[in-house]
Amino acid sequence: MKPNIHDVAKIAGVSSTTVSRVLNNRGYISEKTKEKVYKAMEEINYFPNDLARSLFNKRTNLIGLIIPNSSNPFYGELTFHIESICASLGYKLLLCNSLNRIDKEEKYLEMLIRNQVDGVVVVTYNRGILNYEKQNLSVVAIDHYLSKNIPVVGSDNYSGGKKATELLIMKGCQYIVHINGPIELQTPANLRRKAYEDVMKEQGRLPITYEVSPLQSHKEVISKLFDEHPEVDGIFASDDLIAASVIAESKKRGKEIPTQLKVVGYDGTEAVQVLLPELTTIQQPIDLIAKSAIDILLKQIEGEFNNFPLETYLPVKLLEGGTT
Amino acid sequence: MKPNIHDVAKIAGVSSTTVSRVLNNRGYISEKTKEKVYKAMEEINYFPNDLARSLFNKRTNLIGLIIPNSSNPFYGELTFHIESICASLGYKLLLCNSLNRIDKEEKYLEMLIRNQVDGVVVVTYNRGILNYEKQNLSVVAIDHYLSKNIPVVGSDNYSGGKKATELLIMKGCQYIVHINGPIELQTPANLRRKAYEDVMKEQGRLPITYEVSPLQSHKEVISKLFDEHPEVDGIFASDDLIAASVIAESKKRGKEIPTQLKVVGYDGTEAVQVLLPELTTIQQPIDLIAKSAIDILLKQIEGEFNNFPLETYLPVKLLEGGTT
DNA sequence: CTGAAAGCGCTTACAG
DNA sequence: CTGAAAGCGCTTACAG
Repeated sequence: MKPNIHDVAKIAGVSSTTVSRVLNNRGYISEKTKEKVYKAMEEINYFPNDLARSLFNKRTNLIGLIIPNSSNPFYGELTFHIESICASLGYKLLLCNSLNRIDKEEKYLEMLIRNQVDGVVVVTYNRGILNYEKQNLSVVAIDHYLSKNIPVVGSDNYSGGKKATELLIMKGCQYIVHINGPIELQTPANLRRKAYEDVMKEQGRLPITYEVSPLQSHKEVISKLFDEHPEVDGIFASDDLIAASVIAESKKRGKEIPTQLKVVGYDGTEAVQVLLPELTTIQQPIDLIAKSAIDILLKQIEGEFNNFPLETYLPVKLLEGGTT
Repeated sequence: MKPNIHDVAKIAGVSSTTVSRVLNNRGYISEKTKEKVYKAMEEINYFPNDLARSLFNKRTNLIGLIIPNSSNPFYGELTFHIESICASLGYKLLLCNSLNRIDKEEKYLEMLIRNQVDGVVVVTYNRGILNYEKQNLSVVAIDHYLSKNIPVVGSDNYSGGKKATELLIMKGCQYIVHINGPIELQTPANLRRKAYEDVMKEQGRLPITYEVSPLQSHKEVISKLFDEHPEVDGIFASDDLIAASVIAESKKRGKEIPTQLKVVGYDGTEAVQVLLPELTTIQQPIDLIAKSAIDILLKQIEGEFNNFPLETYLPVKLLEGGTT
C-alpha cells in the first residue's frame, strides 16, 4: 500500500494537520518539527496524492489539449511547446488526438470536464458544434474561431499569404495557383487565401484556388490542378505537407523546380527544415503561439477576463529555399 | 458551482447512493428511478467528478508517457498511436517531454506518481538512473533497456540493420559507413549497429561507425565523415533525420545521390514519407509498437505478471526510394 | 506552534 | 429495490 499523510504523521510523531502544513509550507511550524516530518516522508518514500489535494482545492493544474493528430509535425511541435510551457508553470497536460472528428472531440471534452481540467487548448475544425461555453470552462483556440467569446491565437496569416504570393510574383511567375483547405471551415487560415486573392487582383491577375480536405489525400486534387492548368509556374500551398505533395507530383510530371515551377509552403516546422530544407515556406512562430495561448488560458483560469485579446496574430517569417 | 451527486439526488428525489448506483450501473434499480436520475443529470448538466471516483477506487485510468520530444516525427507519431489506443480503452494520457534530460525525467516521474497514474510508458536514454521499480509502478519501455524487470518493446533492430546494410551491398556500394547514436546508451538500437558490423565483417569489409549525439546537431559529425572518407559511397543512418542531413551535406558537396552515394535511413514515419518520399528507409511498425507496449502495460496494471514477454521486437519493412 | 473535526465528491459494504 | 454511514487522502478554519 502507498503511504499516506497519516503514516507520515505517525512516524514523525505529529498530527496529519502538521504534516499537511509542512507540505504546503503554511502557518508557523518549528524547524524541528519540519525536519522530523521531512525525515519521515523520506523514510517511507511518501509522495502526496494530488487527486486528494485537487479534490479539496477545486484546482487540478491540469490542462487539456485537443489537436487533430500529433503525427503531423506542426501539431507535434505545437504540442511540445505547449506541454513544455505548462510543465514550467506547474501544469500537466492531458493529450487528445481528435482526428478532427466531432464525435471524438465531444467525448474528449466530456472526459476533460470529468477530470476537472482547469482549462483547454483546442485546435479543431468543428466550429460551433461544441458548446464550450455552457460548461463555463476556460478555453483558448489555436488558429480556429470557435465562438465570439473564445480567444483565438495564430500566426499572422494575412501577412504570410501576402509574403508568399508577392515572392512568387517577384520571382517572375506568370500563373500562380493557390491550394488551401475548404473555405467553409472558417479558420484564420482563410486569411492566407484572402491575401493571395487580394495580391493577385491588385496585380490584375485571376486568383485560382484549389481546395483539399484536411482528412483526405491531396494527390488527386494536385493532379487535377496540373491537368487543368498545365501552364502553372507558381504554387502557394497553405501548408508544407501539401507543398511536398506538389513537389512530388511535379517531379513525376518532369516539371523542374524552380525553373519551370516555383513552390511556397506554410508552417516551417523543424521537421520540414531538416527533411525538406530546400522548401521555401512561411514559418509560423509555433513557440510564441504556444506561449500566447497558455498566457491567455491562464488569465481566464485566474478570472482575469477582459485582460486578454480575443484575437492574437503573431509574426511570420519567410524562409527562402531552393524551390523558388 | 458545478453540480454534484447530491444535487442530482435532490432533484431526482432519491439518495446519492442511488444516483451513484445508476451512474455505475450496479445493483438493482427500478427503471423508473433510473429515468428520474438520468433526467435530473441532464437537467443540471451533471458530469461525475473523476477525481473523487479515482480517489476512492485507487484507479485513475491515467497513463503517463515520457518521450524526449514530440516535435520529432517518430515520437509525434508514437504519441499519436499510444494516445489513440489508450483513449479506445478508456485510458487518458499525461504527456511529458523530457528532452532526454535526467532532471526533467525525475520531475516528471514524481509528478506522475503524485497524480496516481496506473502506469507509465517511457522512452528515455537515461538508463538505470531512475528507480522505477522502487515505486512499484507499472512501467513499459520503448526501444530502451531500463532494467532487467522492465519490459522493452521496439522494432526488430537487428533485422532492420541487416536489411539496410545488405541493400547497400547489393546495390554495389564499396565503402559503406554507418551513423548511430553513442554506443554507451545501451539501447536496442545498438542492434542496428551490430547488424551492420556483422554483415560487413561477413563480407570481409571494415565496419566504420560515426557517432552522433541525440542532443546535438549532426552536421559537424557528418561533415567530418565526408572529409575523412571521401570515398564513401553508401551510408546507413540510424534514423531518417540523420539521413536527411546526410543528403543535404552530400548535395552541398556536389556528390550525386544515388549515383555517387546511396543512403538508407531508419524509422519511415508518415512525415518522412510525405516530406522526403525518395528516401530509402527501414520502416518501424510504430502502430504495432504502441499496441504492444500498451498491451504489456495493461497486463502489469491488472497484475498479470509473467504473462508478457520482457522483450518484444516487431518486424520492420524496407521502403525503397530513390536514394538507393 | 499544534491538533481534532469537518468536508471536497464520490463509492461501497451493511442494513432494511 | 433503496438509504445512512464510513472512508478514499487530503486541507483548512477553528480552538487552544
